[in-house]
Amino acid sequence: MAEAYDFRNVEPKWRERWELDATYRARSDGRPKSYVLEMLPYPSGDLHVGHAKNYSFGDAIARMMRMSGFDVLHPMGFDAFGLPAENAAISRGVDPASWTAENIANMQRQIRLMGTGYDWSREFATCFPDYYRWNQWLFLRLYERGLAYKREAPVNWCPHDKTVLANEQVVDGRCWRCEHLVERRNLSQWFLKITDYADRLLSNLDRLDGWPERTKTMQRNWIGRSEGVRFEFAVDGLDETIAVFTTRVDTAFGVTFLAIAPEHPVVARLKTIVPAARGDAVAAFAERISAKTELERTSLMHKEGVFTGAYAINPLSGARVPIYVTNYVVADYGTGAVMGVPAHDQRDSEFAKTYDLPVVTVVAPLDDASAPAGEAFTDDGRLFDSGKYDGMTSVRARAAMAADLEQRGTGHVTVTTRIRDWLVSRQRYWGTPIPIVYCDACGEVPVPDDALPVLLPPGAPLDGEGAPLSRMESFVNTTCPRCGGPARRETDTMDTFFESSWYYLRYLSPHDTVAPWERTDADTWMNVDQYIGGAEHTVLHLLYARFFYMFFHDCGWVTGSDEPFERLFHQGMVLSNGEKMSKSRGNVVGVDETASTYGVDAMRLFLLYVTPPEDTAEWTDEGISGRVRFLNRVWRACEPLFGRPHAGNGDLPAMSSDEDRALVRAVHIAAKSAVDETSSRRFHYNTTIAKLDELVNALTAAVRDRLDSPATAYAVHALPILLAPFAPHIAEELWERTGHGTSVHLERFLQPDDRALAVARIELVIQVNGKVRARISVAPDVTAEDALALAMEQQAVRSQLENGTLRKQIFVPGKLLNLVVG
RNA sequence: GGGGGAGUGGCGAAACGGCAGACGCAGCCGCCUCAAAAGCGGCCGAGGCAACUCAUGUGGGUUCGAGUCCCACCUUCCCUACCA
Repeated sequence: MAEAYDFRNVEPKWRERWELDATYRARSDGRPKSYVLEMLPYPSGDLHVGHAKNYSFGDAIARMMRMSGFDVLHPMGFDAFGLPAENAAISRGVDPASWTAENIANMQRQIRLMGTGYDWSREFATCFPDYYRWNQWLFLRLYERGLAYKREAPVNWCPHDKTVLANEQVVDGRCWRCEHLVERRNLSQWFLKITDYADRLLSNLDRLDGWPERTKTMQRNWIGRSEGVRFEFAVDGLDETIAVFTTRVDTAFGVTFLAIAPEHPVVARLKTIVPAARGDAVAAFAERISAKTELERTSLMHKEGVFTGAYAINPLSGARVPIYVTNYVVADYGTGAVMGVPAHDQRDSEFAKTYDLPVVTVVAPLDDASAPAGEAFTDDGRLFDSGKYDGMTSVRARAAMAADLEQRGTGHVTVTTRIRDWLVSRQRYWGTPIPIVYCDACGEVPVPDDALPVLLPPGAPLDGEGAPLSRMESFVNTTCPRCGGPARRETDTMDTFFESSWYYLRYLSPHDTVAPWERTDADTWMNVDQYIGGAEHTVLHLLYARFFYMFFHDCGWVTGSDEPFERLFHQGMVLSNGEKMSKSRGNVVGVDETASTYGVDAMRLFLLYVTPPEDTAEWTDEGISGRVRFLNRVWRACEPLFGRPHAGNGDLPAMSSDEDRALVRAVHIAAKSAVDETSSRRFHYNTTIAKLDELVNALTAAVRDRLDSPATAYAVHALPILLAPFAPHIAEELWERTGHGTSVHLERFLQPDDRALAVARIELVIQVNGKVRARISVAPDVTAEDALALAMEQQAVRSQLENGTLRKQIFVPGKLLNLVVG
């Protein structure tokens, strides 16, 4: 009775060996490099098979690259600052540092359990001072260049997490993490000037050929660049102007009101020139709207407003129009004021209808097109009732009006972006302290480089009340680095997206104590050749990281491209019972349980096999059972040849039968699939594993029927190499059992050989008018003439030809012959 | 409202514009077994006795030939949104 494949002993054995031998360490040995990176994980709880899919996939790519002759950098670390640790501290009184350390230890164990080939010598966690001191160092460099600044601004405040949030972190008006409704508050906060890079963040996208189109589109939409004209309305009876931004200056003669945001600074000034009662009504309205949450303000809101009592003068038409404070104009986009054109803007139209404001049409459709009844005509057209611009098309009028405004000094062509500066302050404990000191004499003073890191002090009061660091006198009180006098430390910490915006560089010089990374190391390893991570990071992390890298590039700290990620791949998630896995649903399939029940290789194979990597997969126990069967078949097929001398130099074996040729061909078909899927960056290893299924099916028959054939031995010796990227443990065991003393993972992958892939006879498809009527067996290089002659011998073809005469023939060599009959 | 995907057997899925459904799961039949499991072998879109016909969400189009390309629509998923 054959010995069954004993994954329970084989798998741990090899994991220990790889660790001992540092099998997966990057060598820097002069071979071409490949940097394969999976997004830095947060160390939370236990890994489930969704995580496992991500690691199996990234690992397969790294292994394929390594076996293709590349010096592969495949590192792993931990994004270890953040709220879960702090919340655990608040609710259970545990220390965030030890809570995080325990989670990291468990996660390391599970990632190793999966047999992943990481270079652990480069590992770090972002919560350790030797990492976050470089956060502070980078913050100071941004500060020096005016890219980090503090200002008072209306910000997103999460009442549950008790901290501010960046715009990107507000999802549907709710906190991206805890999903509580976000409020607006005016607070003084640290920002990073990502808007300075908006144009480049946008235009570089065109060069990112290795990025998914949808990801680039989403970033474009987020940056939200729009070109238009900014010009000023004078307030009647006040030495004040209100600037508006519009992409449709051609509709300016249709302006019948001015709409401004409740937070617009001019609101207070207007109060001085209108009756007190009106001013109070405006103030009350503004206060009511401002207090609403982001969600209440933006979703399905009815357009409301109140007349301020003041009027503004349209600089183009000279018209005097009423100024309204409205809820549909947002303060922090454009100028916070909008010219109201009910005839040609749908929102203005709705507002005008509610408040009975006049509708003045000034653009006529160019053709028969017109807006549906009751809706504004928002397309370009031809102008009328627009003074000297009458008769111009919208396009010409925009240029002419912009030029006139510019000449008069009341307006200019400009670009507005939707993206805001990145708010990086957090009123929380478990993060990088912002290295700034406030001195009564010197003001805002940066902490000098040689005083870094500003250590996160242990023992902060973690009870959910207020910013923890601000309540630690021992932390707050310090001396001014400039004058030596008493000073107070900044008590905000950094958004954790700060550290994940540059971590891929730290892997290159992980133990460096004089710089976050060495430029020579960056020259060696950057860019990241293949970046792998979830699509949920499309806007947040991937935009911030690109911004940082452009900054580093401008500083000369990295050379070459100013984009860090050459190619990007979003892997799909794993569902269980049709739903996303979560503890509350009780449908989590854990890595530990799965590994001990089925084995790691079976789990990895299933996750790569069940769907293409970018698709959402559904976990099934039946599915993984199929992969367990596959591995047992592999083992049984190879076992009879254990101990026999291996095939040697890799030449093709002697093949004395069609079965032998088919078997060797199956080996090379599988090899070709793996190589093609990797080099094309399609990574559909599900099809490669299907080819391995076919190979093992053929091999099972060969071992039964032709055990002594050289082709059978050849296939058995090729199989571990083909399996290595996908099922690393069994591959290594088979490699050893078939007489090798080295690691299969450092071998060269099998190169597909055209001689092995060639076939003696092919089936040529014979079509009549595009429908298959016969299949004939011919030599692969059969000529059109010979094929036609053979086709004519087919009864099914001849009977079709009786219906008419042969008008044309399409011959695709090696594939088909299509006879067009009419 | 704007943007981007996706619709193929009972299920997951394959398919450089060229044999639709590879491979796997489930199911059915056989061999093996006292029996079961495992394993091995076979069948497995629909209709028809058959030659054949019909089948990749729906309807058009391009082509010798369309799951694949183009247009419109339906369904569905994701992202985004008073952005002026």
